[in-house]
Amino acid sequence: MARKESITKQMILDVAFEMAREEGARSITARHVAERANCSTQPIFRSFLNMDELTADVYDRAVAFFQAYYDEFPKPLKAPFCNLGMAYVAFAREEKELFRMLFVPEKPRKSLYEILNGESENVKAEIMKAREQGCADPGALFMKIWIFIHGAACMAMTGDYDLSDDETKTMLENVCESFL
Amino acid sequence: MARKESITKQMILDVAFEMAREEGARSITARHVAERANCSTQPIFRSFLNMDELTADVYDRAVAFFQAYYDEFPKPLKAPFCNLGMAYVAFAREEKELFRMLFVPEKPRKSLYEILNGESENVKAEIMKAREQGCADPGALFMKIWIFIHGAACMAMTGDYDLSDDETKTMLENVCESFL
DNA sequence: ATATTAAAATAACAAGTGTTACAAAACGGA
DNA sequence: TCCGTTTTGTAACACTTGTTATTTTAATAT
Repeated sequence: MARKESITKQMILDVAFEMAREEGARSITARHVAERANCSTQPIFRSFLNMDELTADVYDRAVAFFQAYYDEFPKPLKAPFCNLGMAYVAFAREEKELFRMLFVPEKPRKSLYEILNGESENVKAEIMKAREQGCADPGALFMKIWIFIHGAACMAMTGDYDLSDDETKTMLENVCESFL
Repeated sequence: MARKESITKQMILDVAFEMAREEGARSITARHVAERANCSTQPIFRSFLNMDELTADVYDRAVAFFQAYYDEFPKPLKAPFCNLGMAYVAFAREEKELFRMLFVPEKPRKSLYEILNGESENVKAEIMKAREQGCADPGALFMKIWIFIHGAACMAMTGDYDLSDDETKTMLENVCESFL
């Protein structure tokens, strides 16, 4: 009957996500995406209503990417929140643009907590762990630890943080200890 | 001899700074600045080589603005770094766009430390204070406190922080205590 | 093979950007 | 008043953006 599609929605989303990852969300423009997908701008607008819709899908994909990153991150530490913290800081260091998009957005999307906790309820699991270890007020501990971790990660994103992973680990455990 | 100038470099800088303060650095465009200054784009390019130069001057002005903000901020707390922290978090809350420009920049300009310490050497003064109060390693204390404060401020900027000033004060003193 | 028909390419429009060429205006000395 | 000089305004250029109209291309049912 008709011609077969050669540029799928998936391909466009892949390209746009990779661009956001490398060059930041602002680099997602119709012509740039088209160029990297080796096509004209038409296939984009066949698959997406407009560029906002594509950008929103890239954002959702970044959320999933972070959650997968966290799930696969090694979790050797016993102190509560420290594994989460290590993963968060490493993500900020390795995926600066995605980190900015998700956690320091110019226009508010999902809250930090919402992304962080995700579907596997990571935060709740850590709070349970704290309670099991005899922490009287895990909520307060979480807040303080989390503020600390977010600070380290934001510095990592902008290049104002130069501790190694090992040093970060030591510091995190240290800080967690202090807060208990 | 010649016509008198009616739109000064100062006026343009004032307008551009106010725009950056209210709407963010990205809102500084030739036509927008001109509109808010009630003139054409010509006076801008008479006073500034190009828009980059204007933007750079706005940035410098934001640095000075922050330093004045800090200098004038009340400093009732005895614990080291806490006054600095209160001012920093309040600045992030009240001047979200300026905070972003200065402390979470997309392209690196001055380092956090450089802006923070400024000409009056605020950080050094706090480190002295810590030493006087018997802190063995003020450098380490500063780093940890500062990461914490930066985290709170970044959350305040994005709206992910909802503690009052009083609660912040209590928490900061609390955290400082923990770290000592 | 050819006709059908969706997909993709081309090309255009409108809006917004920095920047510059040129024309109009206004100030101050003669 | 009028001339010269400088400032300002107007208008344009070149470019980038999103988006859409139109043409071309190619797969497949007949």
